[in-house]
Amino acid sequence: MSSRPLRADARRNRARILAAAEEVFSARGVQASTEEVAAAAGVAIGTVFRHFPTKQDLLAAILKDLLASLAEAAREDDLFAFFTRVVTAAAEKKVVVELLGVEVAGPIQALPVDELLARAKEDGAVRADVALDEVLALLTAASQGALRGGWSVDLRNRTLAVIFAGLRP
Amino acid sequence: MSSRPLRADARRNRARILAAAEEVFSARGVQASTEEVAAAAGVAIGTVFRHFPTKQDLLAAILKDLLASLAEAAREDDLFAFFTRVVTAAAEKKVVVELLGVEVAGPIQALPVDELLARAKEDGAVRADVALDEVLALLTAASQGALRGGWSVDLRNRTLAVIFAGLRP
Amino acid sequence: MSSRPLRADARRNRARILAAAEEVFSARGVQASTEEVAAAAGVAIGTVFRHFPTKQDLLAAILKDLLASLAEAAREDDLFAFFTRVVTAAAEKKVVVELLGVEVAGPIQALPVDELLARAKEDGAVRADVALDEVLALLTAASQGALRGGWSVDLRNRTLAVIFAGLRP
Amino acid sequence: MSSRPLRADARRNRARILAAAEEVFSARGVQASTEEVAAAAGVAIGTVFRHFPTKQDLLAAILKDLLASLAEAAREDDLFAFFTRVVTAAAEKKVVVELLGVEVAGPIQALPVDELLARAKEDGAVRADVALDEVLALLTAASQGALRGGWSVDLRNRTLAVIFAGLRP
DNA sequence: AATGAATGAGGTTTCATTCAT
DNA sequence: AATGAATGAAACCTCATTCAT
Repeated sequence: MSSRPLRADARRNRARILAAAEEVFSARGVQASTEEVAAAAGVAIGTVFRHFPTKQDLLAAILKDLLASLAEAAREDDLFAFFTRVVTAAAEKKVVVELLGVEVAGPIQALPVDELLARAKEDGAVRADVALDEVLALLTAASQGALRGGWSVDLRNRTLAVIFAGLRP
Repeated sequence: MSSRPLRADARRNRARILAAAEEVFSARGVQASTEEVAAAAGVAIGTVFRHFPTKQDLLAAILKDLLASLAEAAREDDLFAFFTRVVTAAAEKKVVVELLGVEVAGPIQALPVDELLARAKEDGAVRADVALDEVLALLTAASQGALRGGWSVDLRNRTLAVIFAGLRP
Repeated sequence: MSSRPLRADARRNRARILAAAEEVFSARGVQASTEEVAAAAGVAIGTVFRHFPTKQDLLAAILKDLLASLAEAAREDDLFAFFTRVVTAAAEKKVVVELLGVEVAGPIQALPVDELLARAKEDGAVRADVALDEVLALLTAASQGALRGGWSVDLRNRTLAVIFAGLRP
Repeated sequence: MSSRPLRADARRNRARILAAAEEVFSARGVQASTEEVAAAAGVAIGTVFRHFPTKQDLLAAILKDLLASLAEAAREDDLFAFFTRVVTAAAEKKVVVELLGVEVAGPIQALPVDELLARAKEDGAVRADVALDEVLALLTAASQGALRGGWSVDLRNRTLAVIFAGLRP
């Protein structure tokens, strides 16, 4: 409701909490406790809940942040580069993956994959009959797989190479 | 130490618990409570813990069971059919996916994918330079994706088609 | 659901918890913490919640108990004696009153006031045009008042005397 | 120490907070949060605590206000009319009742019931041997009962009629 | 071997109150 | 004087695990 800009110290704390939460949840999974996040952020537990009334809210905010930074990066990527970037990020941050899963396909739609796909088709890098949802599905799958499977860099590259080969004309 | 053979009723209980656990965890995810499993099995909670000293142990046993039945099925499958079968099973059973992730790459090794891959290469269905770990990685990824992304049957088929295309010569 | 009789130790604990809860809530009001009740009963907090899944449930059980013992007593009372007894009990036990309030008139219906009223009318002790709900209302009011107002024994007697005078032919 | 007169805006705020608090606590009971009161008053939480250092203080101020307005009304009432007025107000405003209880008999003394009682005796409307504390006790009781018991208007009238009958010569 | 009651650490959330801005 | 962010002590409740019966 409040659309008034946050006070400086509040904004600072919000950012610290978000950063701490990303770190904690990335390292230990979403089942890490909110208390732990508060400790990592150096604030009291109540402060976390003032900013994010629910653990859900906190998780959603993190995801939004991460997707935004990925979307930002997408501007200079082609589809395959972007794909690799997302999967790499996923492998490093448990949260991304866990949240992409939880929110079921919704949030990843926020990424500008459609444009990248269109461009890739124009450039002849991807078959014309490949649909957007397939690409998103592959992206989700590879992201999940990279984290859960604990892929090495080498394995990740080879695995993505297979997927990319499957997308090419 | 003593691996004395179980009493008949104990063996029966073990099986009932395992079946109930598979059902419960598949339907509601690994965070379902052990008590719920006990109720579904029609035994008391203590009995569950006598057979599986830890929730972890119970989950591991389920996974082992499920993988065994998949391996059994593999005998009559070719690589692609098997791949599809695993992904389908994963999408239907939360546990499989959640556990494939947790146990990080270990359990899936139990599947006889190497033989299927070798045969597929002989038949010219898969490129010679595709390594086993790539296939397992793709299998994990697709399984995770199918559940977390909530793929429809149609989407699953199209997504797998891309992966298979990437594997072909 | 379980209609199986409780194990002996469980029944013992249930009774201890109930007794402790009555004492604690009577002394400190319903806002006393469940943890405090557990401590007073000499059990762990989990035990309280096993028997009474919700604080509400615990409070309801207490009320039921108290009303039952009052109803038991009613057998040998006439209406005015019973009235006095209830008000006296209320003044001594915060819970009764607080709960009579919360559950809004419902539970008090459980008391066999109708029979006492009928008998009182027959005996000519109460006017024929007095309705049951008025008597219950007066009973509730006097109970609440006795507790909240901290009536002395003398004041209680005089106050009830006025009410009884109002009920007489 | 300094009882320096309040600044104009401060006096205005005090009044707004009091009005908001009355509304909020009357509607939702004393367990409504102070923050809610602040929001209803359109001030920040800190302002509430500057004017009323404690939630207790705020509640006391409300009660004082309400009793004052009831006392004001008493000028034109006879005892029975006043009695009815108080009970009606109590039934509509959770606070009154909740606070009459908490402050145990104290605040209600602020009402000019003694004069009304004296006049009623002179007029022969009330027995000469009825004492002030009995009337206050009945008033408290009926007020508590009306709210906690959820009396309808009809029931309230009949119940008060019994009490009044008990007071008459 | 089975039962199921008991344990108790830990999780999320609320809210009166304080204090820097 | 006002603001509103921060505090932190509870509160209620869950659940894996233990252990007396």
